Formats: sequence, C-alpha cells, structure tokens
Amino acid sequence: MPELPEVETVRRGLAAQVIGRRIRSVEVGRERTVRRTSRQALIDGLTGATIVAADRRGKYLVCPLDTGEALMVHLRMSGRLLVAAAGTARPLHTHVVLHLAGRPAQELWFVDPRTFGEMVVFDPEQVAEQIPELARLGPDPIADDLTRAVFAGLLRRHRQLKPLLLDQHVIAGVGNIYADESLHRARLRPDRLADTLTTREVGRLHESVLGVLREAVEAGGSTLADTQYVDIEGQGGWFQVHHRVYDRAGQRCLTCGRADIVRVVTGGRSTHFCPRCQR
DNA sequence: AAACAAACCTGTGCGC
DNA sequence: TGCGCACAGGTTTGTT
Repeated sequence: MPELPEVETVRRGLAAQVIGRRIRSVEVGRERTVRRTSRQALIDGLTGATIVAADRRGKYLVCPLDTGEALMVHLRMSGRLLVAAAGTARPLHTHVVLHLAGRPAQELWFVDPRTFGEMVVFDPEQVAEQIPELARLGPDPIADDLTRAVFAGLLRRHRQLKPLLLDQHVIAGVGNIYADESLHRARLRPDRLADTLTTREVGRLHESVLGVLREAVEAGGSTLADTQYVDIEGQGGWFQVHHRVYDRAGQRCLTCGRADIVRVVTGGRSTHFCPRCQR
C-alpha cells in the first residue's frame, strides 16, 4: 500500500508527535512482525530508549534511538502506524504496541492485517549486514538531490520503464501508483525500453517523477476506496483525486479525452496507461 | 541481464 | 444470502 508519499506523511507525523519521547514498555503480539530478529530483540532494543529522530529512505522508516541503535519500520502492503491515547481499544491486527512515557499518555501501534510489514532494531553502523536491502537502495527522489544527469544514468539500461521505476535499487520510493502516474505525465508507455528514450523524454520523465511525488507528499499521499492507508492520526490523504490513470481501466483518459485507459500486467503488477497519450 | 511466476498473508468486491 | 475467484499500495526468491 504505502509508497514514498504515504511513508513520508507517516514520517512527518512521527517527527511531530513521537520524537523526544521515551518508550516505557513494548508489547509484541505476532512474532512474524519482528521475524528479522525476534520478539525479545525488539523489546530489549526499545524498552527505555528515546526516539531522537524520524528519517526515511524510500519506503523504509528509520528512527534513531538514544541508545545508538535505530528502529526500522517497513509498512509493506497493509501496515499502519497509529498514535492513540493510552488504553484506547486497539484495532484488529495490532501486532506491536509501544507505550510512550510522559504526557499525554499515548501508545504507538503497528497494525498490519497482511503481516508483510516488519519492525526491527538494528545497529546503523552495521546496516549492510543487518538490513542489506536498505543499504542497497537507489537514490530517493525527495530526500536526495536526484539530478537529471544522475537520473539519465539510471535509465541507461535495456529494461522496460515500469519495472525499472519499481526497482528500489534503481530509485527508492516509487511504487505502483506513482510509477503509473509518472509515466502518464511523461507521456511514455510503461513498456518502453529505457535505453530508447530521447534526451527530451528523459527530461520529461525526470520532471514527472519528481513532480508527482512532490505533489503527492503535499496532498498527504493517496487513500483509496478501501481507506487502508491513513497517517498516524488516522487521517487519509487526498492525492487520489488527482490520479489520471491508476485504477481507471476502461474509463476515459482525463488528459486527451479521446481514448480509454487500459490495464495490462507488467512485471507481475497491474499497469494503467493511455494508449493514445503515451508512447 | 531481464522477464516472469510464485511466495509470503488477510480482506474485500464481484459475478453467479 | 452464500460461495468462489480475482485482486490489492511490496519485496524476495527461484526459474526461464
């Protein structure tokens, strides 16, 4: 579910509400959520620690602690972080609860129906050994200065654009919604081979990826009909009202008005595009 | 090297 | 109303 804009929105919520707070105690329900290490490792790593920052790399949330270690949270498909008043009834599938010290008396919940998400306390000095995929992420279009020259270099490969944009080792943070929206804005077909783009087309795609992500962050991300994604206060985003192709198969293209959006499967993922606008 | 399928889980929406 | 199937914002692994 959550892509860069949604994770960034969660990060901002953590920065506003959780930074500086000490974790008094920790409850772990489902051990699967902490499968990279163990229930006890998360409890030991977090109990008594204070969260000193809230960072993000692609779709990975990284919260440094005053112990020198850091908490990594990945929401995957259905994970949510929620701040709630202490003692509030927890939703179904609440797998981890952090009891925050101080006032107001609050808890930070990790809720995740599909259990693909995870939480782990790791040593930032040993990130390459402990969370190898985090160490190998490509540049983050929002957190890093992803210049056009660097971007052009990433496209010098004989690969279809859609799977290339989804590859977190190439660019970190773009997921299925924003890949489709970026390609539409750039007027490029998802199956175009990256190494066939003209300089002008590379420029369009660069601007589109950065623009779509920035605007989506401004809008607090996309909350679809199932309202799965919400920020840490339980509020949805509104970028979904700006979607031009995602989940619009069979509907009129909002850009040209003269063709219907089609859905194909590329790289095992639903892909939506306008066969007339995008070449 | 790159494309594809399957796997990890639970929930929801749709056609019959 | 109930049942079965398709599909879902992510990522990894194994196979062509």
